[in-house]
Amino acid sequence: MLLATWNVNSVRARLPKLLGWLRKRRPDVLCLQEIKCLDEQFPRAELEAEGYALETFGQKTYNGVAILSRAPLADVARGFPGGEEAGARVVAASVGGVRVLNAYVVNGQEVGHAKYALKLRWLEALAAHVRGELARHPRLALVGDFNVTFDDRDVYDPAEWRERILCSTPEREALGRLTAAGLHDALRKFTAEGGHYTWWDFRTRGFLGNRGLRIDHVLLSAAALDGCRGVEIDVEARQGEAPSDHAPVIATLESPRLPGRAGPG
DNA sequence: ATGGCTTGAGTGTCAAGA
Repeated sequence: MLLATWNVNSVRARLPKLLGWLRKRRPDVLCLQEIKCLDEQFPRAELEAEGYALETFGQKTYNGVAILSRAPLADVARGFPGGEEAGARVVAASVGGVRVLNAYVVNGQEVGHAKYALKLRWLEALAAHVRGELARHPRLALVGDFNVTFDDRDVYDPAEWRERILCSTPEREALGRLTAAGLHDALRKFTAEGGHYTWWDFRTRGFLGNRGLRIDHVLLSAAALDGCRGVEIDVEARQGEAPSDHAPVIATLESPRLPGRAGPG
């Protein structure tokens, strides 16, 4: 199963690009963040025509998340307890034996801002929610735009970004408490090297010099990580006409072994 | 350089992103 996550930065502005990308990469599940529209404004028909079932949790103008899937989505949940004050940022569903949580984490604006305090508070509530979900679903994936780098390997210029928003120690500790709940940074199963980025600033034309950050992540439970065969950041999608400022991240997950089907041995 | 660029809202110019 190909499980992808992409902050599209407006699903309506990105629709031609999104349709082209879906036809090219054919993910089984795609989690979108920053759809920036109400549920009734979501381009449902166009995406269903590509063979996807979908569930949205939108709001006017800002935020908003959606899950697309080639297989039916079950047990859909919009939002989570304690996450209400920050808007439409989490949608979850079960598909292919995996519990998928799609998150758009609060940006925080700058260290010390009221929105920064909200970000830290919101991440704590999410961690508590994830602990409960993990207890019910051994195979779990928490994916999305976390707006936090794990460490300086995820930052093109650590000196410039030192203790700034997306890189501050309290944010990284909050992300650490999320993974301490029982999740693993899937990319780090395959490489310890820095320089793998998922976001580049429009304003500084950061993509041209690969001045980026890795803030979009695929976090997997131990059981899901065991079946993870690769993680790719699709940098090509950040190029071309009218791209999002984020690149998609695609994880390859093996289907779970079914009981009683161990095979010849 | 409190900027640079992009989107949504709404038709002039601001909020928000990260």
